[in-house]
Amino acid sequence: MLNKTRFVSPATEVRIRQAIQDLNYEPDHIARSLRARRTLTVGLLVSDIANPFYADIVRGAEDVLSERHYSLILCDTDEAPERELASLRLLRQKKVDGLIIVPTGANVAPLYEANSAGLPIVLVDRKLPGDLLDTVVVGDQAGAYQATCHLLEHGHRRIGVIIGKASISTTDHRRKGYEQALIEHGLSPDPTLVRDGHSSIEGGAAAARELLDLAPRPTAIFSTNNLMTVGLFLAIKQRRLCCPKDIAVASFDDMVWLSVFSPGLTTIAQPNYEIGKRAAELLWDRMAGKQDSPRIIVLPPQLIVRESCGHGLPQSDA
Amino acid sequence: MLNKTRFVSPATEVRIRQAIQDLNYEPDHIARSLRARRTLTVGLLVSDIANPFYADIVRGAEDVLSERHYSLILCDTDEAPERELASLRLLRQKKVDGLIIVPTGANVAPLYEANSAGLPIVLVDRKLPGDLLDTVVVGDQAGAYQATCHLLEHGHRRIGVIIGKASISTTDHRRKGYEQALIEHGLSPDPTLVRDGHSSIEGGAAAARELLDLAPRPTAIFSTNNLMTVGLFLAIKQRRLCCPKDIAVASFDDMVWLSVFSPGLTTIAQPNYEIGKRAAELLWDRMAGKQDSPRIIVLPPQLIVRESCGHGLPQSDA
DNA sequence: CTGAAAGCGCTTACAG
DNA sequence: CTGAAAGCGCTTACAG
Repeated sequence: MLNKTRFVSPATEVRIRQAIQDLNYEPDHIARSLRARRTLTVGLLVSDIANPFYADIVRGAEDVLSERHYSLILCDTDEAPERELASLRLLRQKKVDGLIIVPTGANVAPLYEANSAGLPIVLVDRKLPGDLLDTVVVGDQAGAYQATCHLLEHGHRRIGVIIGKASISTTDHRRKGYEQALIEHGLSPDPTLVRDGHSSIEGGAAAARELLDLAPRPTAIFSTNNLMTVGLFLAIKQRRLCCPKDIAVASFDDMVWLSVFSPGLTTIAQPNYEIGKRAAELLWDRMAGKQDSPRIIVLPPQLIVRESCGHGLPQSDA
Repeated sequence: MLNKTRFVSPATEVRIRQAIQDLNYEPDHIARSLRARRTLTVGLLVSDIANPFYADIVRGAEDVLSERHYSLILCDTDEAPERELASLRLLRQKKVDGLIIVPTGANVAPLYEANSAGLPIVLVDRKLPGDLLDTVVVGDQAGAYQATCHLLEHGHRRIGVIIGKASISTTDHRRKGYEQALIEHGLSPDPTLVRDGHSSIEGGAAAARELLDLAPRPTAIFSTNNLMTVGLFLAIKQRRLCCPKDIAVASFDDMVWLSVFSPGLTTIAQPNYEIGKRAAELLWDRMAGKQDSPRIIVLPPQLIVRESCGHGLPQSDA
C-alpha cells in the first residue's frame, strides 16, 4: 500500500509510517519478487572476475544498475561451456530480470532460447553468430589493425602474433586486423608466425616461446590480450631477451599499473568500464520492455603508444 | 517431493521425472526461498571490484560457494559508509543467507545488530573493534614490519611511509609494523615521514610528492597498498626520479603483472584468493548453524624480494 | 507410504 | 477511496 499505487489519506499514512518505525518493519524482497514476478536482480556471467578487464566491466555495470536499485549476481565461467550452461540455468531459476554475459561461444542456442522465453540478455566483449541479442563490443579488428600498423611503421616485417581461444569472436577479429595490416603493407601473412595462446598466461608464454625460438626470430610480437601479454613477457625474460631492444611488443588491453612500469607497454586500450556501463543501459531498456531489433554497439579501441615497440627496428639498435 | 525428503515409489518417480521432462519443468527458486526461508544466496560487499586485490578475494569466495550451490550478490561500497549501510539493508531485505564484507569501519553497530538478528557475517581484510565476528585478515603488522626491515637492512634510515585511510584496521597495523621495525633498529619514528595516501592512486601520488619534495629526501618509501603504489610511481615519474637508483620502494600487495615489468617491485604479497576462500568456508560453517565463538584467522603475508629496493642505499649508487 | 491443505509475505485485482 | 481476499510457486507439517 506504500508503493504509491493509489491515494492514501495523510492520516493513515502517518499511522502506517509510525507502525513501520515501531516495528522496525523491512519489506521482504523475496515475497515481493514472488508476487510481483520481478526480482530487481540481474545476472552477470564473466569468464573470470580476477581478470582486471572483466572486473572493470562488472564495475561499470554495477554502477548503473545499483543506482537503479538492481542487484547483481556474479558468476565466473572460466570459459567452460558447462559452467556457463549451469549458471544460465540457475540464474533463470532464480528469476533474474536480465542477464549480462561474456559468452563462451559454445552455448548459442540456450542463450537464444532463454531470450525468446522472455529473459532480456546483453552480450558483452564477444559477438554471437546471428547478432540476435543486444551486444557491446570493441572494434577488435580495427584495434588489431592499428597495433600491427604501428609495428609495421616502425619497420617491422616479421611480426609474430599470439591469438586467443578459437570460438571467441575477438580472436577472429583481432587476427583479421593483424592480417589486414600486413596485406595492406604488401606482406602476405605467414601461418608460422601465428600461435595460439589460449587466452591465458601459460598459453601465452608457450606461444611466445615458440615464436621467440623461431629462426630467424620475429622482430616484433603482437599479443592479443592482457593475460597472454604477461605470458609473453615471462617468455622474454626466460629467454633472457629484452623488450624493446631484442623484441618489440604491441599488446591488447591496458591497466593503470602498466603506465608506471617499464617497458611502457604500447597497447590497444579498451574502454572496459564503458563496456559494462553501456551493457547495463541496454539491458535496462530491455527490462523496461523495449522491443526494437537487437542493438550492436561497437566501442572504439585506442592505441596507447609507449615504448615497447622501440623507436625503430629493435635489432638495428643493437 | 523430489527433495529427497522421504521415500517415493519407483513407479511414481519415473512418472514424475517424465512429466518434468515433458513440461520442461524448472523449479522456481523464489517460491522455494520464500517457503524454505533460505535463498542459497550470499552477499559480498567489497570496496571496489575493479581493485585486483578485492577481485581475487571475490574469486576465492565464488569458487567455494558456487561449488556448494550458493550464488553471490556483489556490491561495491567505494569505502562510503552510507553505501555500505544501504547495501547491508538491501541484502537483508533480499534475505541473503550470509554476508562476506570488507567493512568500511564506520558501521560497526549495524553489522553486529544484523549478526545478532541471525545473519551470519564474516569480515574480510579488516578487523572490527571487539572481534565479535568471524574474520579473515592478513598479518598486516608483520608484513609491514618485514618490508621495513628489508629497507633498513639495505641501509636506509630515512624511510617515508604512505599510509591508508584512517578507520581501516589495516592502516593502523601496517603503520605499527613500520614503526616497530624502526624502533627495533634504534630509530625513532619521524611524523613528517608518514603521509596519508587515502588508500587511493591520487592520494598516494599526492602523499608521495610531499615525501619526495622533503629536504633531505627520504632514501626509501614504503607504500602500504597497491593503489597508493601506483600513485607513488606516478609521482616518481613526475619528479623525474628513478627507482631504485634515486629512491627505493617497498610495497604492499602483489600481482602477476608486477613480476614481468621493471622495476621488479619488492612487496608484501597477500594470499588474496585464499582470503576469499577461507572467508567462504567460515561463512559456510556459520550458515550450517555452527555456534562457537568468533574465529579470527590471520593469514601470513609474504615478502617478495625483487629489485625496487636496490642492492644498497640508492644514492650511493649514483 | 502418500495425498491434500496450509502458509511463507507480499501485490494485485476485486468488492464495497 | 479503502478493506479484505486471492494467489505467486513452492515446502512443510498433517491426516489418512
